[in-house]
This record gives sequence, C-alpha cells and structure tokens, in this order.
Amino acid sequence: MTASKVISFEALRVACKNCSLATLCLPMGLTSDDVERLDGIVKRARPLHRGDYVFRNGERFHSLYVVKTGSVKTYAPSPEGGEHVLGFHLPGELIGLDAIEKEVHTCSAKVLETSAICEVPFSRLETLSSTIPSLQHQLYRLLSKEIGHDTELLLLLGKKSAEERLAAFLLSISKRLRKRGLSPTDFYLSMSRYEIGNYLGLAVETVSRLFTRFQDDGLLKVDRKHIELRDPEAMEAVLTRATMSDRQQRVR
Amino acid sequence: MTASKVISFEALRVACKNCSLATLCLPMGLTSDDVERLDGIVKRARPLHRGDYVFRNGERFHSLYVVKTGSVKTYAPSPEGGEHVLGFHLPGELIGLDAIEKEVHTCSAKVLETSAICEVPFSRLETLSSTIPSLQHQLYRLLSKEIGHDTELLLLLGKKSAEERLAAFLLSISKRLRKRGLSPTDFYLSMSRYEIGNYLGLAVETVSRLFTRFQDDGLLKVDRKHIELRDPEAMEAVLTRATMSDRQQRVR
DNA sequence: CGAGTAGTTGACGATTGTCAAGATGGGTGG
DNA sequence: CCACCCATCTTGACAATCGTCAACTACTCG
Repeated sequence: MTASKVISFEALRVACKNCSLATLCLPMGLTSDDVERLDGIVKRARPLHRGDYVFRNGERFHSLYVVKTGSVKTYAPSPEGGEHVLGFHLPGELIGLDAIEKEVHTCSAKVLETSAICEVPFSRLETLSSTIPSLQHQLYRLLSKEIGHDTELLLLLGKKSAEERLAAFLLSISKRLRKRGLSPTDFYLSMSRYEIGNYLGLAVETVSRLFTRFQDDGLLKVDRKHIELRDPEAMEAVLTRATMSDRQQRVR
Repeated sequence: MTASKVISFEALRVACKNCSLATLCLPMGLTSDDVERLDGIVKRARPLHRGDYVFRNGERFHSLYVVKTGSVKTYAPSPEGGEHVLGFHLPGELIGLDAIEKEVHTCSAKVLETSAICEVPFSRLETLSSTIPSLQHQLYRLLSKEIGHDTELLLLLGKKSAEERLAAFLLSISKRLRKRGLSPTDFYLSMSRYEIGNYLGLAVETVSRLFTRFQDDGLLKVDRKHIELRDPEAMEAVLTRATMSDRQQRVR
C-alpha cells in the first residue's frame, strides 16, 4: 500500500487487451469495448514466489484468479498434514471456480515458481457479466470447461493404468504449452515427482520408475525436471493401445 | 406434437413453484415472480422409461435437464463399446452442464428407471439469467457445485481404497435421499453392480465382495438392489479411519 | 418353464504400493 | 569457491490390494 508498491504494480500493469493470454482467458470473444470494462475490475499481476499462496483452504471467497505467468498447484489439504493435488495451472487458466458455490475456498492454491497472478473480484465480475452477455456466456463456458476437464481426470484415475496416467499427464502439459506458443516437446516440470504422483494417484516410486521406463523405451529424455518428448506419437499410442483398463471397460 | 401428446404434457405439468424440488433446483433463491418467468421456458416432465436416453454423446447441446423423478446415469461411451460411468443423478439434479462449453454433449444420459425429466433450453435460460441476477448467481453456483462434486470424486478415485469408495458411494446416496425427504437408511439402488463398479473404478466382483463384507460386519443389510443401512456411523468410520491411502498421503 | 443376464464366490496373479537403501544435486555457510 | 547437508529422486526387494478367470447360483422376463 506504499508508493513503491503502487509503482511496482504499474510496472507490471498490462491491460487485458494487450495481454497475450486474452484468447485463453476471460476476454475471449469480447469486443474491445467490453474488454476495457473488464479491465477496470481486474487487479493485475500480483507477483508471487515459490511456495506463496494465491488463496488458502477455508478463506472466504472473493475473487477468481488467473495465472498470468508461472504455474500454480491447487490441492486439498487433509487434516493429518497430507494433501491431495487437484491440478496444475498454467498461464491463462482460471482458478478458484470451485469456491463460488460455498463462498469459501475448499482448496488451497500455491505457486510452484515465481508467478504473476491477476485477481478478478467475483461479485464485480458477476455484475459486469449481467450487462455483457458475451462475458456471461464466456463465464458459463469456462465453468463448463472445468467440469469437462474434471471428467477427463475422473476417467484417468478410475480406469487407466499407471503408465497411461503419466503419459496422459505429459501430453496434457505438452498440449497446453503448445497453445501458449511454447515448445510442446521440450519443457520443465515445475512440480516435484511427489506432486505428480499425488495428482495421478500414484506412489512417487511408481512415477520415477515410469520416467525411467519411458526413457528406456525412447519415448522421452528426462533430466531431473527437464523433459524432452522424443516420440510424442508413441506416447499418444500408450493412451490408445488396449490395456488392462480397456478390458475392464468392455460390456459383458 | 399431436393433440394427445399435448394432453399428456399437460397432465404432467407441475409448475416450478409447486414443485417439491424447488429448493434443490434452479428456482432456489428466486422470488415467486422470477420463478414464474423461469417456469415459462421450462419444458416439463418428459416421461422416460428404463434405458431411454435423455441425450446422447455427440448430439448438439440445446438444453439442460433436471431429474424430476426417477434416476439417471451419465456416462462416456468408449469406442470399443465400453463405457465410463460419470455419475448417478437423483431428483432435483441438473444434467448436461458439461456440454455448455463445446455446445455438444460429451457424455450420454440414460434413465435407470421410469423417470420424469424437465428440459430447460439453455439459450433461453442464459437470456433470462442476465435479467434475473439471482438466477444468474444460482447458475454460477450450480456449475461451481458440480466442480466441487467432481473434485470429491477425484479424491475418491485417486486416493481411496475399494472399501472406502463403496462406503462413500452409499453414504452419498443416503445423504442425497435424506435431502429429498426419503429414507436415508432404506433404499433401492437403481443401478447394477456393474455400473457401481464402473463408476467407482472397481471390478464388479470387488463390489460384490464388499457388499458381502459390509453385511457380514453388520454395517448394512443387502438384498439385491435393496439396501438397509444398519450402522451409518460405522460406515462413516470406514471413510475416516487410517488406511493405506492415508499413509500414502502423509508428507514425508 | 427355460434361457439369459446379473450377481456371488473362490483361486490366482499382476500391478502397484511399501519399505529400505543409495544416488544425485542444489543450496548454504564457512 | 568448496564442502557439506538435506531434500529429492532413483532403484531394488517384497507384499497387498484388487483385477482376472472361472464356475455356480438366482433372478427376471418372455
């Protein structure tokens, strides 16, 4: 709230209309006039560092957040100090949508690396959305998209083998990076093996072994957190080829 | 579209404002005047029979649907004829929310028993919602609720043992029935063992064995599809007691 | 009443978690 | 700038849960 803080905010200030993420984020499909109005309510680019919270489980819900740069993990802390990783969020992705109903955050969000986060006060967004039909529509779409995404994950956790889960995870990251204009075959994973395993419902050791196996099979090259997809098609094939889980699904 | 059809519609016609589900469904929190307007766009109580589709995977999305009586399963058909059960829906629950984004249904919905389904054309609902703020809010809430629900399921599939999954499933049904004023301890399961297993990511045989074990342990009495919860507290305890999955979650 | 589907039970095995030990590397302080 | 330390990751051995296969029973529906 000091002058210097204001300056740093201004330095980071990039209007929605100039933001490279506009097509992935809330402004999608809005006229430039409407984007201007949306712009007016967005608190932009709060810079956070590894381990900082965007919001915490139990806090009252006021805003949605958009990842502008960096990456965020959302997770449900369990009473005993454990956690259940719910997702990893890349630039352009909206978080906090699950809190609208109860008006309380039901999960925590922590940045995995230095990240810039835009804050969107929800009540103002809601008000604005009733006067901008395309914004309202976009919000319904984004909420619906989140449901679709969770559904995919449900299928992954309920029906797929460890191998398929990790392959799907890596391909998901790859595709999301491509959409953002980044290399889909050469990237760093900002999360730990433990977090990947937790997210995919696997033990750390299983994740580690799978990375080794994928490398041995020539599907990728792995060096700590640096991943190089060598054979994305073969990786896709891991998902489609008949496995235990397919057999299980067949109607008898 | 014949006269007789119109008559059957009229016979089933129960306005939202007189519907016992109003507090669970879209009208929640609306003034009676607003409910009247909502009423105007709802196509009411299409009666369907076991195996009938509410909508099918791939169909263009036009409407949301509310289960009025009976029960519905939603599932994603897989190319090889298998399926992935995504959910079971009881009276007052809204289905089709996942289709808003792509404007195409990404799953199929089939009724499990004779059911009445209300149809709500989405574009009209959307238009109406921008003039009724509390309806808009309720829609955001319902979408958000769906996300929260999926998140719980994610935790179930990713971290819980077979025993915990089935216990959670039965307790979920029980709680939802209670909200609808039905017995939470004595109910019929309209879905098959296969569908339960598929939904929970378990083999039919595992589900069957668990029912037997729960019965042997005095937690419930099972006779085909009829379930009698004998010890709901002990059933809750199955969820909270330390198990494999808890150990796994502990931060090292 | 017969046939077929759904459900149950048993035996077995595979995938994946657990435990344990060792390797690797980044960060910190002298 | 180097050395140490600790967290993270890897690898191996073993075990348990849960899926698979198979046989049998019991409903349900023509």
